[in-house]
Amino acid sequence: MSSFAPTERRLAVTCRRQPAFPREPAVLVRLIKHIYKRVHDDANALLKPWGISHPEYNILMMLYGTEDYTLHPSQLAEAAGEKSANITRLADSLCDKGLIERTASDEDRRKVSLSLSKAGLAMIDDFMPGICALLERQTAGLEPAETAQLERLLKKFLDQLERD
Amino acid sequence: MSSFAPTERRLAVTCRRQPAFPREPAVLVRLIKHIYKRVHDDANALLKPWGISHPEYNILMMLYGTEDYTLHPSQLAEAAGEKSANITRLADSLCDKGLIERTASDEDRRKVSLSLSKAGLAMIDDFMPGICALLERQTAGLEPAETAQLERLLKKFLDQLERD
DNA sequence: TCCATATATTTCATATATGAAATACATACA
DNA sequence: TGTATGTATTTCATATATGAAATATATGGA
Repeated sequence: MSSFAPTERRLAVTCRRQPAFPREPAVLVRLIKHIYKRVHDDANALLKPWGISHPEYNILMMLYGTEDYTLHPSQLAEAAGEKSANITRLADSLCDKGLIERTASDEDRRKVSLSLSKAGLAMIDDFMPGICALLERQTAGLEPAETAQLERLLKKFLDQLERD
Repeated sequence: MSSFAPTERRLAVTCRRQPAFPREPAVLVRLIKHIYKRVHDDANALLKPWGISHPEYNILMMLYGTEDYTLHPSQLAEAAGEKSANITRLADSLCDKGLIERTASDEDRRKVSLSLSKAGLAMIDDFMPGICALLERQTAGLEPAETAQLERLLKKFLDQLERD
């Protein structure tokens, strides 16, 4: 029996008490929250030996996924889904660890460029096998067709959320 | 064009650079994160006039979904996906606001019971229309069949995550 | 040029969350 | 009974995240 069963029971009680309460949307939101927390905790645990957190990992991977390994803080905020104030703090921490480098832009002097350092690149190569294994394991319960379907539906969900 | 497109491009670059990197699982995880953050922010914004946060709202709703409006901190931690230390803090805050009540259990004196107060119940009735509207709006992009499908797939995903 | 307005980033005070240790009680069983 | 072990909750130090204000630069007219 799934650990989500108690949540279902609570939603049933809530719907009985509040007939207007939309069960389906609420289920989705609660599932998303539970999944996110779990994924976040798993990643933090895996990354602990490297001395970085899941949000820090995300910053590194956003830079890694960019052709020149470089992004501005505002792009990084958008990419990683973090607030800009938080990007500053995360970038400080990653700079201190020597994993990224901060340079001033001369095309627009308001801007700062954050790029992956040699050490950052090396760290990614180092934890990558573990990350790949974790990602595979986390989705091992889904058939390829289901994964594709889930991707499609989540995108549609996100699109709607962003339609203000 | 979806705001998720840049993420897709970054994943493509990452896959080119790390052939073992499993694209599909990574897409899912990034989608989940983006959706969660958005849902969290939306809820916080909506609840601000009532002076409570999204996690506090979740605590109230877990109690509301229980027959006798009462749970122990450990059950609440499980239900709301929060660490127990955080439950103590959230419960403190909700007690201060008079929305829940803390009583000692006499069946097991290690336990504490947290129950919704009259004021907590009244607050739920008060913000409920806004919450219902928000939930409806957030999922307005999905057909009923898609919502059901998404629920099924997310449950399967969560089940796998919890299989250690 | 000067000014108004907009954008990019950081600072700072505050809010929120966590792990690990501490406390208190329960349970099992020698 | 006494003691070992396990469970429930809280405390506390620390880590993490946020909004709002501050700083610096850019841009587009008057």
